Amino acid sequence: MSAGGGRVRIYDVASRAGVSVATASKALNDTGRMTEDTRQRVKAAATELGFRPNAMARGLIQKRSFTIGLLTNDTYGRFTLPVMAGISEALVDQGVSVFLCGIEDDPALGRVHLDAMLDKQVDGIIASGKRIDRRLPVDLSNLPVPVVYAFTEGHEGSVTLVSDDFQGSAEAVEHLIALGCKRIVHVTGPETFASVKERTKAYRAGIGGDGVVLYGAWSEHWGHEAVAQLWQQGETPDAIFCGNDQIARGVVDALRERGVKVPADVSVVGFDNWEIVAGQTRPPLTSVDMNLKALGREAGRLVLELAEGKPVEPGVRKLPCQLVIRESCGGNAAVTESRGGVVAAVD
Amino acid sequence: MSAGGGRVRIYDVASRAGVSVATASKALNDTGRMTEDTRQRVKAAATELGFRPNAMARGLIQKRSFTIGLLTNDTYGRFTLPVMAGISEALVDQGVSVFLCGIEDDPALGRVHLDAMLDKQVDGIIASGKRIDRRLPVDLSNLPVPVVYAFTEGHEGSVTLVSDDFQGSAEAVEHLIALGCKRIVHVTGPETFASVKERTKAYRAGIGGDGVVLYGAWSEHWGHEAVAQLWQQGETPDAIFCGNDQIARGVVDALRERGVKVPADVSVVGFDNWEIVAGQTRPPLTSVDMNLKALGREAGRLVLELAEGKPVEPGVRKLPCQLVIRESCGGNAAVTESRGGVVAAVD
DNA sequence: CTCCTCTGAGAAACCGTTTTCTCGTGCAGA
DNA sequence: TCTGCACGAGAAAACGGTTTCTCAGAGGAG
Repeated sequence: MSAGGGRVRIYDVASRAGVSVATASKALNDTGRMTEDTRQRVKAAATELGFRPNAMARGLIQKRSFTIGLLTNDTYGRFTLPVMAGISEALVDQGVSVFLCGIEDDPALGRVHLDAMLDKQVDGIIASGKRIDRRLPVDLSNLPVPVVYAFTEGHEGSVTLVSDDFQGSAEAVEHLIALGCKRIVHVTGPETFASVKERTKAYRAGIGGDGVVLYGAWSEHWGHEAVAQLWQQGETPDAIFCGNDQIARGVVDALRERGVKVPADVSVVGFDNWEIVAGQTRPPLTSVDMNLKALGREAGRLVLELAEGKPVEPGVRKLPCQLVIRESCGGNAAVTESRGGVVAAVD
Repeated sequence: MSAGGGRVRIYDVASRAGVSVATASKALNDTGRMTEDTRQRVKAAATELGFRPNAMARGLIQKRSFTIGLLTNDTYGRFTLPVMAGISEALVDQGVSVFLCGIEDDPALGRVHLDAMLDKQVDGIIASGKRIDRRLPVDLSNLPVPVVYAFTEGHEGSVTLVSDDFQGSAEAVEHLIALGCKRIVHVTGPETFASVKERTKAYRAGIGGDGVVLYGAWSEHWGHEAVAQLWQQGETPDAIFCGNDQIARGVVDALRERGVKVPADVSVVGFDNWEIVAGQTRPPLTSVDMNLKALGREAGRLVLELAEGKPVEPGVRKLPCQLVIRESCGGNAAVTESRGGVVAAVD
């Protein structure tokens, strides 16, 4: 059936149903006044013909394109992809499609993409990045369409969504404490990152003291090195809370190479729950998931509300993280599906 | 300047330049006949006002949306992201934007996204996937717009782009042979994958015999296991060509744990050149890059040509892979930047 | 029986461009 | 001087829908 695709116009539907275009339009959109019989006749004709309204024509008059733009500088996609998936999920059944624009860190490229999207009359823009305390290299503060920031820093008075690093880290540390760990250290990324500061703060609050915090790169290599430092100084923790999964993987590998058993001797927690890293580590990593997909869903929902003129309170919203239990902490980690792991009980 | 964004219409430009809309349109598009002076006056007015034409109005009449859709089931984005980057790169300066639609493996979801894109009058569609010998769960064979397949199986008579697994694998094996390796084995993924068959064929052609081929999962775990099998059977190769980087990483880790030196005792080559795996392995992996970004660029270029009505010869096109040298093979691998590595001289 | 209101449906304007026609003018050729 | 043509520019028709307006007729109230 309906093999044609986009060829049939509302005019065809109208004439088949024996009504005017005006009536046809109203019938299909469930607006206007007419006999229920007429409405059904039009709808039937539309289905038979496989009619699909031309979104450009409709958008032109309605001043809505049912399109939003996602601007990101996270070329790698590690953060953007889950966000994108969430956005798409939230919008697809509203008939909204998403333009994905990867602008490295190039202001000119950003401008080009932005202009292209504005020309296409996007209903809104979601800005996303790879770092919560950095802005995209393009100014989005005086646009004719609403903007929502997801996982990147927004402008004054904007709507911004980030994950709650403090809460996520707190849960991780609490989990370790609940398992009986007494000497927990924190191996994390560069001190300049806001997320590093936030996670460190939660770590300190959790253990109720200064603890031991080692700053370094976001790499497996640094994980190795940190373990070397710790064992060299004779400080042997019984748990290591890591700033991300790559560091955690380096830590776990280094421990194994030293003959230290994970989780028997030392428990390890990662951050990001990046399946490809957390899942492939031996043993698989317990890790904090930032729920980026949920964050994307929320961003999609919000930008749509703004586009529809509904009021949305500006400000930064922190969305909760979730601890995903695998095997690197021992304790009650009974089950371990290869994907996703087990979500920690919240209470 | 031009703070408004999308508000100023061609009508405003025309009246400021003291001409009719018709003339304004022709002036801006460098069509029609008029004094050079008039043309410049209109252009000047447009710049001053920051005029940007409404793409919907333009598209409505021109029957072009300057928009294409990317349909993929590669949720993870490992393959799709580089392809996407290439497409975007090829199209952005033509003013074309890209809809990204992630349809898991859900036919219904695929249909919804596809319809949404067609409604929006996309000029063409690029289908992409995570496997070269599988189709997307949605039929794209009788669409009113051109379709190009990139890294996924296309329909009869379609334009399809894939990477040249044979050539890439051949280069890898040649590289090992050139380094003096005599006993090369191949540890790869499930035999059912077309790419596995192709890479195996190239491996056998390269060593001029049946060789040793171990099939398994695409995982680090399988890399470990394969090494265990090889060393248990007393067969100790001096080189291992792996079906992907994850397997290679498992292999390298397993070798290290056995005290076998890489690359001194055994050379290892991966496939995919997935930075996050290949770069973090110790030592960093020499690996075959499928040039997915170039593949994306080509896909973008082709779909645009088709959209413009230019003839494009149907069929499967294989794009060359590239061997990226890092440290896991020794030999002439002198330099090793952390990112990208060194491209093998093609000779 | 008349007047008013309410209902169903169509005519026409509109969205912001592009494109095709049409038309007046000036200049060259006869 | 008259004809024709090229040229510059504007009027108007598209594109494919939505929305506002208008209107004829039915039915109820007085």
